[in-house]
Amino acid sequence: MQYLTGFKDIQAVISKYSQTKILWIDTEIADYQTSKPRLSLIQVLDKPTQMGIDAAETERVSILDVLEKSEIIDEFIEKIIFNPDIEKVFHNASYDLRFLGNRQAQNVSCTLEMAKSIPYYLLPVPNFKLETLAEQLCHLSAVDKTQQGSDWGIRPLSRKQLHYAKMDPVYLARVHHRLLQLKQLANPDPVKEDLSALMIRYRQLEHQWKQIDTEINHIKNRIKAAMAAQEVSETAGFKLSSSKRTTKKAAFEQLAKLTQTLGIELDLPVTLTKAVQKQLGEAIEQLSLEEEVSTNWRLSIQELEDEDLPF
DNA sequence: AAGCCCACGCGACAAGACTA
DNA sequence: TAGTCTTGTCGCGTGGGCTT
Repeated sequence: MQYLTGFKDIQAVISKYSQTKILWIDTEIADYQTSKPRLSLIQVLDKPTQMGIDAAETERVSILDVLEKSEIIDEFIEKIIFNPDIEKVFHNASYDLRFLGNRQAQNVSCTLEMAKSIPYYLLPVPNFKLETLAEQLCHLSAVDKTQQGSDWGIRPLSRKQLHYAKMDPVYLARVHHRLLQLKQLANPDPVKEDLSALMIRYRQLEHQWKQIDTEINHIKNRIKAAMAAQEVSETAGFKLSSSKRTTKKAAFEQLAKLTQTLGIELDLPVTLTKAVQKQLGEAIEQLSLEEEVSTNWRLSIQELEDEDLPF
């Protein structure tokens, strides 16, 4: 790890990184709970090794101390964040980007978004914190998050803080690597799919799924009814709440007249249902219609006879 | 605490398939 | 032909997760 505080050193490293294809980046923010949060550190990792958290990998991390160095931050944003040729990987990118150029950022990947897009059965984790993904997806143990909320505005930073700061991009890169694998698994080419294998798998799951699905809905409804009947609104993670909504409706003719007399512009499309179309008849030609054709593919699945069950 | 983003539940609809 | 079933969509509000 190199911990850089000097302008020249940081500039040199920025210019080095501006030549790479992909960077794994994390930040630490001071005074995050106030209205004036300050960017404290930018941690950057390039080209991590594939296997193991070895010294070589963690030593690659650069920690850029940018507290109160807005010119340097701007330079980082200009040369790295706005550069579309460099892929920048963050966990929860929208948070870090608030301090790094916001929406103007180019070529950004977010491991949080990636993780959320993968179906639960492929990534069965209780949440998508970086810590959890590092531990459960990459089997890294002893992920220490105790420094996360520490004071990043003080100097000098403690050894613990710097250690924490350098580990995050390492975890990030490992998580990112595994997520790319899962993403491939989750997005097979439809042309190359093994249809019969898929259908067998479907039949295998169908039976179990029906049992579980019906039971879970049944239990939900019973809990709902029981909580209502016993006047329990909250218990052990179950909360019963009700909400009201009012929908207002008016006769179309009345609405049309009213808006005309009041001169209110109501420019909204009205769906002409089959019934309305029929009532209009030929007169429909007088309207300038906006037609939308969509094709929906429907999968209908026949019940299997008992003897055909593949299990 | 702040800000962003998304999943979820829900009601209301639409419309094709099916059925008597 | 009318009614039912199934599937899908939409908007809206809520609630929760993620980062420091």
